[in-house]
Amino acid sequence: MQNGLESVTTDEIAAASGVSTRTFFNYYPNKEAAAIGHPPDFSDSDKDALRTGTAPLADDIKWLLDRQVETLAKDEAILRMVGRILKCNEKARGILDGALSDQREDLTEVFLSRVNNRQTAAALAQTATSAIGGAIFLWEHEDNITLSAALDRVWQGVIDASWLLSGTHEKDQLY
Amino acid sequence: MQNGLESVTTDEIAAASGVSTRTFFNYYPNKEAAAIGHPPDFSDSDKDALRTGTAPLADDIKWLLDRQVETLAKDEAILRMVGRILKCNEKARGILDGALSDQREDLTEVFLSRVNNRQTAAALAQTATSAIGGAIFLWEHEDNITLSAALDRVWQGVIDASWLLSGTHEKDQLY
DNA sequence: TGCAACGATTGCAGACTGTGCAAGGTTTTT
DNA sequence: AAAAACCTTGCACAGTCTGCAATCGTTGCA
Repeated sequence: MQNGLESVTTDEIAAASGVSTRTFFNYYPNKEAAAIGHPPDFSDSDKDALRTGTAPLADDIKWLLDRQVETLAKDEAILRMVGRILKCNEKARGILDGALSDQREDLTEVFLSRVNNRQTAAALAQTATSAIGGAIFLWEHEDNITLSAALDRVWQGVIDASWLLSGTHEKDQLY
Repeated sequence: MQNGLESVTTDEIAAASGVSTRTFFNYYPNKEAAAIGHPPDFSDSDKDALRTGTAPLADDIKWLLDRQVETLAKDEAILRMVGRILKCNEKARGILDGALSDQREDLTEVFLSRVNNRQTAAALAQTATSAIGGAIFLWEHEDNITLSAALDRVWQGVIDASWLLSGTHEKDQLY
């Protein structure tokens, strides 16, 4: 069972759900979308908090990510299953990618309340959303690490990278 | 013709290519992969240049991206077509996403020659690859802008975002 | 109560993607 | 020339997903 999804037919899924195959496709556009579901959106209140926050931007973003990861951590089993599906199902990856793109656009608009340049906001949104993906990846591949701890590690990498890219102090390069 | 790919069958593609449908699937794993092809890898020499570069990291990365975008710009027609396919074909998106993930991992190893922390390298690779995606997006949506100019705009956003995230000077936040 | 409208569910036929297998043909090697 | 390797093809088949039309239960209203 390399995939787990390819080894199950829609007929079987529908039967197990107690509906006809035709009805299954009335509910879900396709098998993969049904399997991975929709990733949780950033909550409106969290986005508002980010919009109106006054702490340094990095701290407010980290807080948003912590909240999001907290939500994700509630369903570790699902997260792990979805991860396994994504690893070997290209269509599923594309569907998720589309959903995450929407979230990133959404987040870009939020950031526009904090910075006045759209490209900057887009870069921040990209960094933020991919940090979550990176945390999940690390959590999946490292033993005995919580999702939250994984995010901390990833985020520190993001901050260090920003430090290097903003290039304010070449001295760090020296060792 | 909303998609252009869904309105064409593999039978037609194979026939137009002068081979049987069965042979078509010997060459390509599926229709979408055949349509979008494999994105150009970073060239080995460019990666070497990045590994051994001595300029500030941001400058070396920008140079790599410029080179890559230069390559992409050679086939603007293809780029535009692929973009149209990706917009409405989830499976194609997933396939490309997989290929880009591989490139990102590849780039992460390269960055490990410049920074000693894997998470930092991963964040840099993520930033770099997504800047290319962002540039293509901007180029597709803005009239009268070259790919190279789009990258410049996107990259400036990345640098500004890094500036904000590294948080070395809260003064900028003040206005 | 009767009936009409509505949405949800279903079966069925069919188009399409992709794979396994075996047959046939061509090229290369010995 | 014989053998080996390789490429192409046809065929059968499993599986996904859609369009269409029929059915059924519920609700609202006369």
